[in-house]
Amino acid sequence: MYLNVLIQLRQDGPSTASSATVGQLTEINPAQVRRDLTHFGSFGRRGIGYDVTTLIDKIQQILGSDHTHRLVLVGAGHLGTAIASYDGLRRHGFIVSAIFDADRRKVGKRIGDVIVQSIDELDRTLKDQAIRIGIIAVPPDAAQEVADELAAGGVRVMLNYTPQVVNVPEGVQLHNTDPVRELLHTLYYLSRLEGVARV
Amino acid sequence: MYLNVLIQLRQDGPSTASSATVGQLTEINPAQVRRDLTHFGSFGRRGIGYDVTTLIDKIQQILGSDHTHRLVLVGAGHLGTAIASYDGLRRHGFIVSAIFDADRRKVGKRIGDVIVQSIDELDRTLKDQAIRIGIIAVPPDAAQEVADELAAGGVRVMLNYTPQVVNVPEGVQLHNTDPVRELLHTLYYLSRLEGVARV
DNA sequence: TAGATTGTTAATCGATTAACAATC
DNA sequence: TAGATTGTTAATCGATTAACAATC
Repeated sequence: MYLNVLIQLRQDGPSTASSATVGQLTEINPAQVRRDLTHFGSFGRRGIGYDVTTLIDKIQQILGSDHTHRLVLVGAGHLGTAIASYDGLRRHGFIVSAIFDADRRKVGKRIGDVIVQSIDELDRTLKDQAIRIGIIAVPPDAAQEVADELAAGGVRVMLNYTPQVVNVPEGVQLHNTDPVRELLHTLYYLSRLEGVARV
Repeated sequence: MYLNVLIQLRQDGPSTASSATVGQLTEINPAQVRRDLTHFGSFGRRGIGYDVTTLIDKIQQILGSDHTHRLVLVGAGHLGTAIASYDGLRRHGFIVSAIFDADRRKVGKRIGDVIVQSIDELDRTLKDQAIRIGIIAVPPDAAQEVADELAAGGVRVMLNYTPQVVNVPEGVQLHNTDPVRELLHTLYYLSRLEGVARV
């Protein structure tokens, strides 16, 4: 969130930002902003605030997005295509190294600079290249199988874009991003809004 | 999360689940599971556990996904197409009522049961139909403009799929789901993992 | 009756925030 | 010097969890 806001500020704002400014844009308490940042170091100047560019650099260092990271994408459907062609990935140093799909008709298709490969080649690719990040954008049924193959191939961090509950071995980080979960969350707020309106 | 896990349990598990079972699958402390549920009512039976089907019903009532909800989708690119054709939406009672895009070439295209309309018709559509949920899947530059139009048209809950920081009027719920944010989050864990490995 | 498991209390733990000295 | 704003302490607040009586 901070990175997003700061990149925005760099474009059109002054070169310096206070915790109050950042707090307003992120809807986070200014004291919280300062505390979050000081957890990693002392980046501001008393009486002045934070230099936007410097702070962006620092946060990128902390996150590790100051250098590039290759990843594999499994699933070349609509979602996979959206992820692969998403410009923001490259802007933050992510390189889609290879794309795999089980569907023969999708193999050979070009997405951005990458040609979709058969899922059968996933194993070998992971052995040849040391890739640590994998994105799962396959039908829910196949999610666990893909996760197993990725883990076996040395992938340490997975982003699961299916609603399927996936089990991974210890030492592997799994992050779930289910679009429906987000919508259901949304819906809960909507119910409450309308509930309030009805009363 | 609970809903996901319970739907999974309904498929292949026994008809009853304890807070320990749910806790294991969600990696949430059993006491937390019980506390979360009792916040909305008393759904379990001492000595027995929770009836899976009943609990699913209750959670769907709480979330509001026990009846259908129409939504509009703005943006018919890869991401929009992925969202619109995602089966899970319908399964949870979401109906993609209309899809809009600014790109003339996409207007008239069919995604699922819906024909993509020109963004110029968004205003009228929102006036004609009382739609409360909007999904923003457009290029970042256009996000704010779309949000403004949605808000003006009576949309109360928005899901923003762009990395753009979007401002909405009071009373409108905005949820951000930036895929890059998720990846950067992931990256932080990866840096830490590798940092530990290096030491 | 014995074992299992909930709902809930009480204790713990951690996160948030107000406040302020330090300092630009 | 006066105003602004950080970094950090101390106080507050809320979330998590252990423990257990209630009860199936």
